[in-house]
Amino acid sequence: MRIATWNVNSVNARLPTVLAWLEAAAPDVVCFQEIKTIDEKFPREAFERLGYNVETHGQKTYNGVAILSKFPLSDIRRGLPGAEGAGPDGADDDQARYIEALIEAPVPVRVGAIYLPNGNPVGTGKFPYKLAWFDRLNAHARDLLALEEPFVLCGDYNVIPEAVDAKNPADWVGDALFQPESRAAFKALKWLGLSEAGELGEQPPGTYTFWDYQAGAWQRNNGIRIDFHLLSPQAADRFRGVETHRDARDMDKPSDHVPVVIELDMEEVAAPSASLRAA
DNA sequence: ATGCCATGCTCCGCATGA
Repeated sequence: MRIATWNVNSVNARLPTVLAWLEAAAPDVVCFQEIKTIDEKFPREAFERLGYNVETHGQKTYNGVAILSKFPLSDIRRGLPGAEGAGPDGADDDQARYIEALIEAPVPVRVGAIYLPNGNPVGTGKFPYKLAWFDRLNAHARDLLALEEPFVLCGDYNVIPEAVDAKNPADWVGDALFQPESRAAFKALKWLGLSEAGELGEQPPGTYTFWDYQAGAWQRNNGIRIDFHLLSPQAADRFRGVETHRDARDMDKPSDHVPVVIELDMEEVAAPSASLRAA
């Protein structure tokens, strides 16, 4: 089973680009972030024609996430627990940044699509909102881990975990994506017992997933790695590989992010993982 | 220190992004 994550930066502005990639890559499951539309204006028929079931959690203008799957979807959750009073202004959090579904494959896999708050500028309410959202995500991940099932939390985490994840790390000092608090929260999430696909797959340094539209960032390969799959132990046992689709940044009307795809072995009884075989 | 680009809406300027 191949599971993709992609921040598309407006699904309607990007539809031909997104469909072209989907037809070529043909993942079984796709998590979109920044669809930038309400559910009623999500182009679901275009994806259904490609054989996908579609669940969305949209919002006008900003944010918005979706899960597409060639297998049936059930047990849909829209939004993280704990929205009460958790908005950036102290009101309830109504930003559409999380959707979760159970993928009803022969071996079921739960998948969560994440669009973590950017948090800039540091020094405004946006940064504590980011950290509070991270705390809610980590609490939810702890609850999911207690189920002892295969699950994958993937998406745009808006965190540069290590200096190696940026071409020019000095440019990001002071940015919310590279703040010690942001990096510590991401590390704390992993320390709950999740595995990051780029580490399982030993992706080479310089594998980035975002390049700014401005200042020739793509042409200079001035990128950052901020889109991740985090796997529960039961999913990590089935991990077979990860691919970053860098070529998508060269398509017509590209998103500023590229898709990242993992492959899981979905045999009813998983074989030992590659790392265990090597040991 | 700022704009560099791109999106959607209030729509010809603004907010947001990373």
